[in-house]
Amino acid sequence: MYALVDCNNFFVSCERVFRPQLEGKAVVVLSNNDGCVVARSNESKKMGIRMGVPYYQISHLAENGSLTVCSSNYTLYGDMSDRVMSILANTVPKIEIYSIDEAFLILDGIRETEIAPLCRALISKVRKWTGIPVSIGVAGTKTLAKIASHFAKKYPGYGGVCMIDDDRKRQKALSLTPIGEVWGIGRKIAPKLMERGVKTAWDYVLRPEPWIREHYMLAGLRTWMELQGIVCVEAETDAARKTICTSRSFADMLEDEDEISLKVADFAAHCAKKLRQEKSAAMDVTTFLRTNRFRSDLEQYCPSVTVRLDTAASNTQEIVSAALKGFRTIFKPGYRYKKAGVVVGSIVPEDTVQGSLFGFDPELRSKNDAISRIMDRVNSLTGDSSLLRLASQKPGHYASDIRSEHRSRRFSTSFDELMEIK
DNA sequence: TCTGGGGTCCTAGGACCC
DNA sequence: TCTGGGGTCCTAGGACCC
Repeated sequence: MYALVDCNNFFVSCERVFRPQLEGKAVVVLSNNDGCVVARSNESKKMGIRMGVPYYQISHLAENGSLTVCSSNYTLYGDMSDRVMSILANTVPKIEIYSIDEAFLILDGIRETEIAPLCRALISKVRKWTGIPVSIGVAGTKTLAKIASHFAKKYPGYGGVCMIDDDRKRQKALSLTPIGEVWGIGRKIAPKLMERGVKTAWDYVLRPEPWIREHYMLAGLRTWMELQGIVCVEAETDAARKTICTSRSFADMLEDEDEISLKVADFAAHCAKKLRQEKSAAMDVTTFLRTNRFRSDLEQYCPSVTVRLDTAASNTQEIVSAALKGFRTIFKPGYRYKKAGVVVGSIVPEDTVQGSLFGFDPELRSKNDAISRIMDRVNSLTGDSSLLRLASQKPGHYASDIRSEHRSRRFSTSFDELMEIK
């Protein structure tokens, strides 16, 4: 059996831990730049606020006092997530962390009669130790466990735990689940299924296999089998990530090449730092630019370019230099840019990096690597992640000028800020 | 006026090889 | 005028997830 542990309204719940007065109130958390809604409390869901709506469309609710708004504070959410996950990991033999607010528990070797009590105990432990409310769905496949967790969340009668452990419950749950809510059936496919008369997960299961195969291919077939209780979504491996991306929208549109290049350099430096943290190195450095896709009155330009390194690298100098080289080839004056980013790809473990035959200077490489290591150490000791940086990077952090007018404090990761709670 | 960020996997089609 | 067959690898784009 699998259990999906899902934090309820996670970002909102994190904010509430440190501002209990928000309990029972309509709250939303906004994306970077206070752009759009990325998390909602139950109360704000009931007000009809949809996921992803731009903030300016609901700002009147904040102004008239019926809605509390928080800017996102990913340092806080990441730290709270770590705390929740470590409780889970210390309670059952095996977990797979699926996202910042979800984890699967692999319940192999646990007797079925023990599962429900174990889940209930887990819910109260997480609540007590972190303040975060969670729901748990249990079933024979991950796709069914996801569905079970929706029920656990939606109906208080379950006390936070819903199990789909026999065929009757499975049929009932699937009949009550709109097809678009099934894990793996997304925005594009769901309307097509509806057109073909598949309204619920149960309708989908009843279609014959060749029909599924013909219309929805491999992914659709996997979901179809998982819904019948046949495990197809295999165990997560701890394989290293394949790409690392750092990108931001700008609070205002930018036109100046030098100004944007400072941002690109900083995005690249951040990618390089993440590579080093994961003890890996990348061969490809992709730089991309975007104009404002919502401004149909402005000319659009969304270029990207990949610079392939001779030898996989993780030092800041080489990654930044490649990103800027790419940037110079795609930047065109006259456009108003709204977003830029850097993606590093073709990632390999740092100890398997092979020097190329030509144009590779091992001495220069080891100097560059040493300088990056020193930057990491000094920056982490001082707590200022951009104290030591390349001249091509922006003074201050790249995120420093994003709009964030409702930000909570770093209560869980900064001692000084914690001490300010009275 | 104002619209997020970071990932994975799959497929089709082209390049290339013999 | 008439121009094969089969395989692999890579990449871009689209779909999905949170």
